[in-house]
Amino acid sequence: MVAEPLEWRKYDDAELPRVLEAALEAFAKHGYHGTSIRELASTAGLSVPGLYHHYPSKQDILVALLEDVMRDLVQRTAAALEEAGPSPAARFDAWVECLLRFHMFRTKHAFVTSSELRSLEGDNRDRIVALRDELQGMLDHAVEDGAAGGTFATPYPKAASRGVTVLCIGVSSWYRPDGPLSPEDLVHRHLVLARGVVNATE
Amino acid sequence: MVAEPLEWRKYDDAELPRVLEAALEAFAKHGYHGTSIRELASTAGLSVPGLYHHYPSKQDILVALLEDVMRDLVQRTAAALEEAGPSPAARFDAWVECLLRFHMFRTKHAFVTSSELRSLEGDNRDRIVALRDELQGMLDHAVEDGAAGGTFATPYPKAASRGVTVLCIGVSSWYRPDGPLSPEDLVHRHLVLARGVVNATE
Amino acid sequence: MVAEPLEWRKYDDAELPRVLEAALEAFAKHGYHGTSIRELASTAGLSVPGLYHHYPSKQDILVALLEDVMRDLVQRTAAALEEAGPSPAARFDAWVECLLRFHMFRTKHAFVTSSELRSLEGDNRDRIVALRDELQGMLDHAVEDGAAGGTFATPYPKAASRGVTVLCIGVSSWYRPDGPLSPEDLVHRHLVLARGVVNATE
Amino acid sequence: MVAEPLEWRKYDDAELPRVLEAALEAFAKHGYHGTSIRELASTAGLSVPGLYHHYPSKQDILVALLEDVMRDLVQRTAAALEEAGPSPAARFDAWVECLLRFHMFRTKHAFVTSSELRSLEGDNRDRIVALRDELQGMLDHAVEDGAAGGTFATPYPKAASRGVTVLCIGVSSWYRPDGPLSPEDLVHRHLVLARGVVNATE
DNA sequence: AATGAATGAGTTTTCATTCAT
DNA sequence: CATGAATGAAAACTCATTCAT
Repeated sequence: MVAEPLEWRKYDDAELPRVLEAALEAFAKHGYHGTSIRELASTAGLSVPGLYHHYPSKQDILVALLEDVMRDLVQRTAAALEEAGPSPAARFDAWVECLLRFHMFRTKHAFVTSSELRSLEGDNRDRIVALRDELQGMLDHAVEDGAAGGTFATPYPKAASRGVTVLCIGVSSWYRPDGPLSPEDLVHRHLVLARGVVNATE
Repeated sequence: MVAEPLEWRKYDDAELPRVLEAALEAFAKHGYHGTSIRELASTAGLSVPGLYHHYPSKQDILVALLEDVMRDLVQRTAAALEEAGPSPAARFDAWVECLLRFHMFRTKHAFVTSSELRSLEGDNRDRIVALRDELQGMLDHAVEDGAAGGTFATPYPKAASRGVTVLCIGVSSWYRPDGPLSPEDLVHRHLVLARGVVNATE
Repeated sequence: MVAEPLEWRKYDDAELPRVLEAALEAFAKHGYHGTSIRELASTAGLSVPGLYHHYPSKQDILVALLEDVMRDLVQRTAAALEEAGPSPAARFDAWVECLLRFHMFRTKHAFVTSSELRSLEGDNRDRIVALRDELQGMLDHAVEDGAAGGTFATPYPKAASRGVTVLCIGVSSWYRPDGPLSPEDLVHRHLVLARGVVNATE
Repeated sequence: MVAEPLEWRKYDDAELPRVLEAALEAFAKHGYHGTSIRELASTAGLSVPGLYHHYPSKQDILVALLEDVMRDLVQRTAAALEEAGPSPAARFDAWVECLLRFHMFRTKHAFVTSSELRSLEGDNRDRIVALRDELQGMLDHAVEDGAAGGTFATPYPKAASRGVTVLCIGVSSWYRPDGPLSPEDLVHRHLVLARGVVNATE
């Protein structure tokens, strides 16, 4: 019996529990510290103690949200790389497309995950950062392999890798699903730009 | 009498009034809503009423900070473009270098300016966003002109322009002054990457 | 058919229903107001609604506990006096020994009963206080009778009676079953002290 | 220059700061956990944040109160013993009279100090208990010395010493300043009873 | 009796802000 | 400018209690 491969390109509407969905909305709009537990509860359609029945503290809500989001992204990326096979170029494209789509269809998730890292207390922060670094490592490997093997022309694989990441992340700051570009076009164009980054020479 | 041209490459240590410097530090670490006026006052070495002597409210401190930062960046960029002259390629390079340096030497300023936009009340937000858009417009023009005139090969000038911006902004998320790369090297490498973005074709 | 005489010297381990035993423990440690119904339930090995199945409210648990404790003490004292017969000296000794043993083996019961009187609402308090006064009255009579009849030398029977009571109560503040003195020794010593109180003259 | 000797017999009306006076009243009536900070503030004639301006937490109010009370009692007792000189009998009488007066004129202080020990968190409790033990130690020494030197007849100096203490403490449970006995009479009578305790033999 | 979900009213504490000195 | 005292409003969180299953 074979495990179902994850459909990493598919984004449905609500994949988050009600409370986390409310937290996502609120944290994106006003930030963690700018959001009150009352606001959270009423957005989730609960009373305040009702909310505390599900999560023991505001901080735990933030942790659950960020962990959910990061786990989803890591799993999608792993599936994309799996599908891509061993070639650095294919892996590069898969990684970029995966992160692009995530930042197109999970704009708020991505924003909150990066903007509220600082609001994590204790070692919660470290766990989330480790997941982020793991993700970045996947791209780094592909770029370094590709640069070493001649697939990519860049003389600065490390800087290029980071540049590609921020390129993908950046779309979340302006992409709107009702914009003029279709998702497929947008992915295509940014793949071109990203390949430009890892192939740029002096 | 001629106006002194602004030295847009030069970044001194403290160009901000004491209170705003404290606000910068605190807002970067805990966010606007996560920072109390008492914390602000004590970081600034003032008493609470002393702080209110300088600014009428917490919100006004945020506004003053973001305006200061944005005005500085706009002026530097204007100076850089002035110095670059009319050629799209030179203007592109100047803009990129200017934004890069800003995000290297004013990391916290940049981070707070973008992360706390949402904490601005009333029309304060609009004023700051307008400045940001004005800045982006300067690059858009250069890229569009360069694309139209054949200087840049990109078929997607708008997307490329945005990509270049996030490329510059992105360095602030990892650049450290004590890192292995000299500022000059880092600027150089990212200019290469940025040119890769506006020259990428299918 | 004759009623079984109560063995007023015998103290078994658990004579309280599970919930009251838990309440005793918790009220002794944190007080009535410092104890939550959740804590009570979990100490009793019940769910919260399970606890409410047994008692209609937190206040009712306190009432049931204090009534149980006071009823037990009154019955033991009555049995002791019964056994002692009519002589004031014997009645005095019986009363003292009975209250002493109670405060040695029911330390927590005694402490909670006096410390949480104030937490009783409505006329619950009056009922418990009446029982306490009834108890004190039994000793008062013995001392007054003994003083009048020359058995006790004290010129201040009322004050002496009260003094004897607090002497007995006082052992609960430091007696530990694993201490160096056997219960019998301790009873003996305090009987000596108590007799000292009712025989002291100027 | 000679230090003013403390008038350990003199009890004025209000020797406590306003907030602690309010806390005393409230803790005596409803206990620490049964008293809300709102109640405390309004009894003290302050707003809630006004109260927090003076004390950083509810717990700190309790600590300040108990420390104030215990320090006062320890100082009075030390002064009484000082005045009494070296004779065990005189020291015994002084100690007893001092503790008696304290429990007559500081009834609530004494009650709260013993009933709310359990509400002290961390090592606050230990500090207060140490003061209490220090006090008890002063009497223990006098009784042991007196028993060794033949001043007191008791064969159980330790138990007697404890008995005397609870005798003094006990008056606080029923003494009322408007009662039938004058303070001087009451002190006199209880000195007689206390001497009875340390002179009782089999 | 347990479980799980829920709640109005309360808790302690902190907030931004003010004002007299 | 600092100090110290003050406050209405709101923060996060907990309370005793209920009810459907």
